[in-house]
Amino acid sequence: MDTTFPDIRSFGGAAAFLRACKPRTVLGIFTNKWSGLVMGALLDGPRRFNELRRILDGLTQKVLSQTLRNLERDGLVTRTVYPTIPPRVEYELTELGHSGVGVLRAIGDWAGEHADDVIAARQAYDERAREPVKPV
Amino acid sequence: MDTTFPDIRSFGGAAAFLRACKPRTVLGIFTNKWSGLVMGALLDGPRRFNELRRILDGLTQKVLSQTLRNLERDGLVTRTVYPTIPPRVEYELTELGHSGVGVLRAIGDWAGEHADDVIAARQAYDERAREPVKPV
DNA sequence: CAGTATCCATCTTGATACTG
DNA sequence: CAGTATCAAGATGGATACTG
Repeated sequence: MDTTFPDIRSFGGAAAFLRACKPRTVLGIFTNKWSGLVMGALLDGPRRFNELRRILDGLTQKVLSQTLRNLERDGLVTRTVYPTIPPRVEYELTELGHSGVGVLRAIGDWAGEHADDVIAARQAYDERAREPVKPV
Repeated sequence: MDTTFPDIRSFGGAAAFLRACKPRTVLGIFTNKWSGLVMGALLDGPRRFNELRRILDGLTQKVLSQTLRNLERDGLVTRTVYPTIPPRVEYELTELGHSGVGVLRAIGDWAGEHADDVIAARQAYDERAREPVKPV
């Protein structure tokens, strides 16, 4: 059986693992609150800044700006400036970005399939915590 | 082509999406810093608390305790107390937990395959940012 | 052994205002 | 239009000490 998933022991502990493991440095892409949503909004093609703001209603300019800059820095999104007046900037998923969406989709699929299980488990746990200990 | 991944528009904006989308409430499992590592440490079978501490060297008791409690609450891990002296507590992945590891593996695989691309993109981006050095 | 309690550092998110 | 700057708040992570 395959038991190598995180394989922390070969790194000498979790702390060392976090430091040494290159893939781990990349995980921020998927743990970020907005990255996935922004990438999803780019699936249909290039989008302008305020276009994204409208689609993703609820993000402040700052957060959208930050998210896009991080995605650009990680090579998941390209930023193209057209030197017109007024300025026109388009964001578009790269190949790498599209492949990343695949992972996002896998996460989303699991969440969709099992959300009810998890929510039920949470309710059961919270109710157990409120009740006194049942005698055996 | 499938373009329905986050499908934010059908929710009326990202803010509403985050509130209404049940799967989204479950994503914390994968965005947590330690959950994946702890679940990985449970792949080989049940583990005791301090056993996990040794495997995951670097976690404090508090963080391990918190992580395990969250995993238990979400139904991914069971906690079994043996009323011996000294106390013996064992943690074990549930079926749901094992299926969650599958997602973690997908994330890890992508990260492993593309970490170098992302790291290279970051370096390129950071170097571009340093170029236009203007004298003060 | 298996935790809790406390206190603090940091990181992320966000509201608001301003700019080329 | 497409951003940046500033400040504040909250979540998260962690070091240390104590307990049944």
